[in-house]
Amino acid sequence: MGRAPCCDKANVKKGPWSPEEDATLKAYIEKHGTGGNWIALPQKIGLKRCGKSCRLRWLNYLRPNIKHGGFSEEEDNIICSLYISIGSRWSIIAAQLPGRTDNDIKNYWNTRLKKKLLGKQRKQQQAQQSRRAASSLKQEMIKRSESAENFANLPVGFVNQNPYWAPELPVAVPMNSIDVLTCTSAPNNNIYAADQFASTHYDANNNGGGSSSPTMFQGLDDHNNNLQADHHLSELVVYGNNFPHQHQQLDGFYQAAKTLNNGSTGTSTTSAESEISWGDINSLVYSTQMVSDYETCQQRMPTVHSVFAESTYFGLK
DNA sequence: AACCACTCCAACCGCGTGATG
DNA sequence: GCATCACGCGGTTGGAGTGGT
Repeated sequence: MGRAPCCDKANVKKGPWSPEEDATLKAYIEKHGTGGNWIALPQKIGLKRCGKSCRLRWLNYLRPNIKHGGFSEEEDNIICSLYISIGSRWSIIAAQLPGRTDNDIKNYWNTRLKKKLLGKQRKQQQAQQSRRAASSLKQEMIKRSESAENFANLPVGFVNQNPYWAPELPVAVPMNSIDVLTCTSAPNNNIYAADQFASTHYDANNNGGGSSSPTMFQGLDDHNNNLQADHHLSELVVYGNNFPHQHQQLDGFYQAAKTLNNGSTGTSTTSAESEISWGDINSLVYSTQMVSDYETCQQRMPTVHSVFAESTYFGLK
């Protein structure tokens, strides 16, 4: 049996709201409130609208103090920061932006911010590929010249499974119920990408290799094969509150975000910072399962606001 | 002027969840 | 425990607006 419809669809009007309908709904709610029952409300006031439609119209358009369009740069930064932290939880993001609705922010992200960020990502990826091609031969020479002692000091898994990346140690921190993969600026300022880490530390039995927990890379094979870049963004979580010692490592990420939000914002960008791109950030991905329990997430990141505050601290402003 | 492609955003849809009986 | 209902959320759609040819 399918779900029962919320209203008699044959007798409800759909499409754009007329000024008369707006006035009727607004006047009633301002005088009486919603009465806690949106489904019954349209009948009470003689509107041939679905209760859900009334609710949406009120929340997204008629409600007092709603702001439309004209997102400021600061709001851009907040949205980007929170999206990176918690994904497409638009209602939570909207709660941090007074006067903005989740629908507005969602539209703004999908039509503008995402393109803006991904456009910059592509540019930087192209630049990065050029640099990598130019330096690959040099790296190969360096690698071959390294002594056996140097490799002996590295974790066994990296040396055995991924010699190319071995000299550039990742930081991958299992966090009990929520596993978070974070990035670090290695001593040589290279970013270790989750794609590369996952490719050598994930297997079909979900047994993460190296020191990672068993659930750490669940679903990453799907990620590698199927997901698009913007989906990668949605799956990215960065934490900070619970691991203060990671701040320096997170700084690399936030510097990247800052660079992308506004290349000219903040302090001058060093050559090392310019190495970081959304390509790297995109690939710092883990399964959505890892953050499916938002309550748990909140326990580890006590409030969303604190995440933003930390983002601000790391230079997004 | 006419056509087309693209962007933007209001509104819709279906699902998950919690409340209630 | 189960069924039903309403709410809230995120994803998607459709049409108006805009710019290019």
